[in-house]
Amino acid sequence: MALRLYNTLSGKIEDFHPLDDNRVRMYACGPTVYDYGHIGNFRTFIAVDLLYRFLRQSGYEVRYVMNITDVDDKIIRNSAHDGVSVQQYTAKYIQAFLEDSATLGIEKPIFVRATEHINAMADFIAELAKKGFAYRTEDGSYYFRIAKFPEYGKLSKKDFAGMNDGARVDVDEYEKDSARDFALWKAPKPGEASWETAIGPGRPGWHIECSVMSMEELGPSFDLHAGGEDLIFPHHENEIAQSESLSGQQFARYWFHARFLLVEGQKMSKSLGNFFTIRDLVLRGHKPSSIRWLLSQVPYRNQLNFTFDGLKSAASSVEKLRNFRFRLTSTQFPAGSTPQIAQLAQETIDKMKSALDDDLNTAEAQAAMFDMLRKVNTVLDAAQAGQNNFRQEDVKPLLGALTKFDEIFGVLNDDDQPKMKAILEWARAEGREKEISPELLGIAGSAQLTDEQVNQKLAEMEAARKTRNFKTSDALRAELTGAGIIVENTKEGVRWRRK
RNA sequence: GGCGCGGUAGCCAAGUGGUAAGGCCGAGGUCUGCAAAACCUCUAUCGUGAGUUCGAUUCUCACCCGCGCCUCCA
Repeated sequence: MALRLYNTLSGKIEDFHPLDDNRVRMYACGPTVYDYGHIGNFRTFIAVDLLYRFLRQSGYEVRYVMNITDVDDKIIRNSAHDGVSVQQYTAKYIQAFLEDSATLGIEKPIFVRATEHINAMADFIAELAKKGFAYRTEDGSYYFRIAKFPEYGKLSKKDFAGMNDGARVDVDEYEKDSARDFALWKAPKPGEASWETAIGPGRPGWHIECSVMSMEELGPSFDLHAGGEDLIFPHHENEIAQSESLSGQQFARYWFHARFLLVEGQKMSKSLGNFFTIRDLVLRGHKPSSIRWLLSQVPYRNQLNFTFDGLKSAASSVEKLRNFRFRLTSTQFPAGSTPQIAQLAQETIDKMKSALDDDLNTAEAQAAMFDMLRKVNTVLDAAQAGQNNFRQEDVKPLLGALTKFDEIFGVLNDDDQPKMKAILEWARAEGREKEISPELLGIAGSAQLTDEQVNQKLAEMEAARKTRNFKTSDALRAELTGAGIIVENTKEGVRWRRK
């Protein structure tokens, strides 16, 4: 079995084969940094992250480039409003985006920024003009001539042949040859950011940056191009038109689009009050791992309903996984091995792989892992009850399966607390104290006990329990629980973890 | 209007032409000084109607409902 992916270009699920042996070149449309990223943005970025991780796990060498759009209408408008430069304005949100990505365990791509490729864009446009695909208007703007690119519409499956251009020309677009023609370059306007280039002053249109930067980083023809479904038209359609007109070659071969999510069953929008950034959710006390889990639970092409119940459910699921690993690693089992366990681990790995091979069916991959969990827990329960059917060497293959699982899903490592603490401090620095929930304070805000301190308390507690001084032991347990320490007393002895 | 996606248990959500994964929550049970963890049992006539078929949740059609794109929203 090999990877099969839905390709928006063909509208079908296809076998995935990179152009160059086992090297994959992929490009993802990243954020426009005019505000903090919201969960919808991050659904897409996590979907691409899962793809990237799985490609590498499958043995591909992946060159993964993501752009950051650091100049556009909104940025120009907002920075002007704040009275700062475009650079100053975007620096804050670029930083926030990098932080949020790290918070969600998203692996780092190679980042490219629009404003660092302005001259290359101008050259690209000049070349298009030379070939007759672009034209300059009186004010110094450049447009792409769609009539010159007959395949226009092939990605979004739109048929522009029968459209009457003239009928839809807006008054302010009178300079364009055709209403469908899109801007490659916008002539400067007073007070707006502008760059001096070979084609004159101005700023780039939205689509040109991705054509220029992706081709620069990955070549004129590369394997994968990803983004949110809203980008199919016009953004990606226009990228294809620009790029293929210039190079005469196929631009991206596979187009990967993540579907929009719903929030509490409704489209996310500021007016509905269901618009959340990652930071909003953490301030409410939700763990980054819960957010990541919820966003990766539903296969990327399906509508995902993001709910607060779902967030709680995700937290329980993650905890179940972590508990399982804890159970395996915190106990010394009798020496030896059980062949069935190794076999179960391998079957689980195989099932995860075939699930993910099938257009990244994350739900099925997760189900395979939970099946393994249940079966092994059953055996461990029996072992605890005296049956000698789980051996120390069984741990290794099971941990191996968990590791493979987590190479994709990335939730096992319990680093929620420091991440939440960082956001807590950010909120205080930003003057957003009143948004800090008791839940967040409970997890991230209280003074932490060191391992030594915990072990000290634990020793006291065990001593009390041995002499059946339960009043003392219960008090100690309560104290530890209050500090976010969960103590488990099992037949094999006492063990603890942080909540 | 054009193009596309979906409606599966209280919630989230896979999947298949032969009577439905997984997670969460709830109820009962096992274990247990308490707690935690875990396990077991219970909870779905798969939007509605019709058709194709030996047999459909899975294919076809119609209808109802939700959602997306149709010029800068991931």
